[in-house]
Amino acid sequence: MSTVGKAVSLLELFTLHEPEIGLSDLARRAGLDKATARRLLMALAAHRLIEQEPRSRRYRLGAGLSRLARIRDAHFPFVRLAAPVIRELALETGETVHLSEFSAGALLTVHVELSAKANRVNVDVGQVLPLHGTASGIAFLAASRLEVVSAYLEKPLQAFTAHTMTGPDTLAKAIAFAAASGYSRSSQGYEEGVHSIGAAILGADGQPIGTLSIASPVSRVDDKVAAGQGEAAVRAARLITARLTGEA
Amino acid sequence: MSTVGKAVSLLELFTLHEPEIGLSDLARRAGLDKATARRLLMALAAHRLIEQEPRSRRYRLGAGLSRLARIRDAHFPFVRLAAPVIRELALETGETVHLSEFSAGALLTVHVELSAKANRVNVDVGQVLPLHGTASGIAFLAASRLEVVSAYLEKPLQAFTAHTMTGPDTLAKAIAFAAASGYSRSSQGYEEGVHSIGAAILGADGQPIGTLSIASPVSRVDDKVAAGQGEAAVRAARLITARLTGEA
DNA sequence: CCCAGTCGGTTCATTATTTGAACCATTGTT
DNA sequence: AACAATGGTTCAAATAATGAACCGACTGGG
Repeated sequence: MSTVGKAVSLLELFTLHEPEIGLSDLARRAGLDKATARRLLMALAAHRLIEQEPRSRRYRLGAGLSRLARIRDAHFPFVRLAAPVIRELALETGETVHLSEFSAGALLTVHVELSAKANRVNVDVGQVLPLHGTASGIAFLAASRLEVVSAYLEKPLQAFTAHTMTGPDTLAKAIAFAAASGYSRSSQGYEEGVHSIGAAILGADGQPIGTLSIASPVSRVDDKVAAGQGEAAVRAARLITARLTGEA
Repeated sequence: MSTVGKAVSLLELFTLHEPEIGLSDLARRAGLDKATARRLLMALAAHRLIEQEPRSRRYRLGAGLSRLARIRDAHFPFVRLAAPVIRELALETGETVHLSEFSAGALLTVHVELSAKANRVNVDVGQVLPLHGTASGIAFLAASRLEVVSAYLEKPLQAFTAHTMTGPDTLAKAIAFAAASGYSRSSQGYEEGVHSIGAAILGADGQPIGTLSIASPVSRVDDKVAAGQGEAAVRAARLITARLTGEA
């Protein structure tokens, strides 16, 4: 791997649940020598992509990342443009709706509008969703180029619940449904008791860049409700796509 | 410079005003060979820190940055905690108030609450402020360790207006005032017609991490008003510092 | 109170990666 | 059609990255 790749992989060790990590730990997990890890960290710190807490001497992500992300978000306002549509969809359906952006082989939850109901699905911003096993993921795959899909399906797929689809055939069927109807449906594939409808959001080049998803308690959804949510999801996703590509 | 440093310096070429840049241009500005620049860009793209627009083949900052920034912001919620205080201060003073975070030798504007008045100072999020010549910068220097200050003052300082303080003595005096009173004052040092009061926000280690600043048209400020704004700024900055360090 | 096992950090001879001039193929411009 | 950009590629030469061994400091047992 390139030196740069190693440095970035250090950054990627930090998560929402573990935002500060010590040197030895970082080196171990990245599979690097301590000396190497430290040199890379110092290079990153010089540009404020990494900061070191002076007391504990542990490392954390730096302000430079916030700065760069702000520049990107100003130019590519995915969340900013999509948020109002997501909110509207949440009000219309009365269910929790969340927005995800594709990044590094998975979907990253970047915005959530919670249902007003007491019995609702809770989703956290920052949560990473696999492409299989979630409605969002299936919708994303259905909008992706065939080679991307087959590359993804070749790897062994983790089962998250007893309902997770892991077989290539089952998944191919779900993807075909999503490609035909514009939306995907997943019942308890990622979390027990959660039903989801997903739809893909496309970039200017027609490739999918993210998804939106309506998440309800399974008890509240039958086929008819799902079909209604599906149509609403497709409409919202198309609206966001249009706004992103400057067509509205 | 390390390879990693070169890669990050490529990222730093993107700005709010120029969010997409071509390969040759990037290489030229970073002082790198085209082949080198491309290899670095590819390494960054593999981790989604860079994306390439398929049509124009130009490069832009990638979604991975948004993801990392979100992780950081969740753990180190500078803007999230400070924003309500900034808003309160803007309402109290009736002037534009902005929040800056220190990054890479300068202050980066990360949040703005505009004055409700018709004649007001407008500030853009993302704007980079020098440490000399702005009230924020002086307040930051006054809270910094002596060695940091002298290192900064050694370099030649750019004058932005006829009023910009560039002499070491003048600056030392302004810094001394800020250190004693807790707030700094600058009249038209960065932009004509703008009067600013600044105060530093400290991290858990006592070192300054950012500033807030009250910006008014010069016509609306005399010594008495400035003193009042100064007190309010210090109070707000201390409140943010306390919240950041978990003391409230 | 000492020892073993951490930790963060440093050194320097060895090694592997990065580098860049020259080279295409394409795409506008004049 | 000639020209001057662009993005992208190649491979021997040069440079930067590497990691085992080493500090000193700290921590938690026994």
